[in-house]
Amino acid sequence: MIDGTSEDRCSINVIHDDVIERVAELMPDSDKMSDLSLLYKALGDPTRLRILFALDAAEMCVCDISALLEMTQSAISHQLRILKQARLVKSRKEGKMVFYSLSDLHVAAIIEQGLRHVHE
Amino acid sequence: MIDGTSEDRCSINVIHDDVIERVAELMPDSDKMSDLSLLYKALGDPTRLRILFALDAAEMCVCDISALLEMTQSAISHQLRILKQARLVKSRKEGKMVFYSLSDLHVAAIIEQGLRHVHE
DNA sequence: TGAACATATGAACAAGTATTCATATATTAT
DNA sequence: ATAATATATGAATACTTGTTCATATGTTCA
Repeated sequence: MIDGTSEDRCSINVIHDDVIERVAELMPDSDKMSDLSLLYKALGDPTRLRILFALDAAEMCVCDISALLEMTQSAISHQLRILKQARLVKSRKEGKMVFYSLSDLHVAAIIEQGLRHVHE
Repeated sequence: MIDGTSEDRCSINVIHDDVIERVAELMPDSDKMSDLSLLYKALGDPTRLRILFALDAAEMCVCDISALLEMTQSAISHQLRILKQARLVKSRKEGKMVFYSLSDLHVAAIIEQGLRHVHE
């Protein structure tokens, strides 16, 4: 009952070759999948989410965010770097201070959709 | 220049007390934030995303998913448990096999929105 | 220039995580 | 009951990650 297409990962054999073949074609590119997981990874931390919600309410400098979340400036700065790499926030320099804000409305939409999911 | 409301987290002092106060009131509950981060954490892994995309295309048993993703049954099973705890997938037992599927259309919507974000 | 200060960053450490391996559980068929 | 097999799970391990601490960078003001 073994045919050439079945991978031998499962102890014995693949059960539904037809399903696997059909789904395999629909699967998005593996690179896209990694990119997407990076986005969600960036969202998957309470501190970063709190920062994003704060920035959704107002543009803020690093020191203000530290004060608001009652965390060290260093911790916030590290997290902002991650958020920026994930293109979730952008920054604007004004004198000594750096003001952060959400990079676009799309980010707010993503977060709000997540919240709706949790509310069920 | 120190007033009672300013936390001393920043090296010296809070810059914009008014902003902080206003944003503080708008911040969602800290528990909700943790719940939401758990959701995103569950989405923040390439393997789990691939599983979710596969299940978006068709209900599948564990063995089929292992074959499709070319990973061990054990690894898939562990990840399915995490996805189930996050209420992203549901399962249905049929004889020896367990079939998994997305728990609702909302999950598919979340993933597709994420993909759209990556596509910019 | 030098002091003060807002932010960024590298190293270190503790805590969390994905996979593997071995094995347990549960179902079906003989 | 026993064998076969689909899935689940606990322990171990390698890897990742969030925070802290110390310090560097860059800006303003005297």
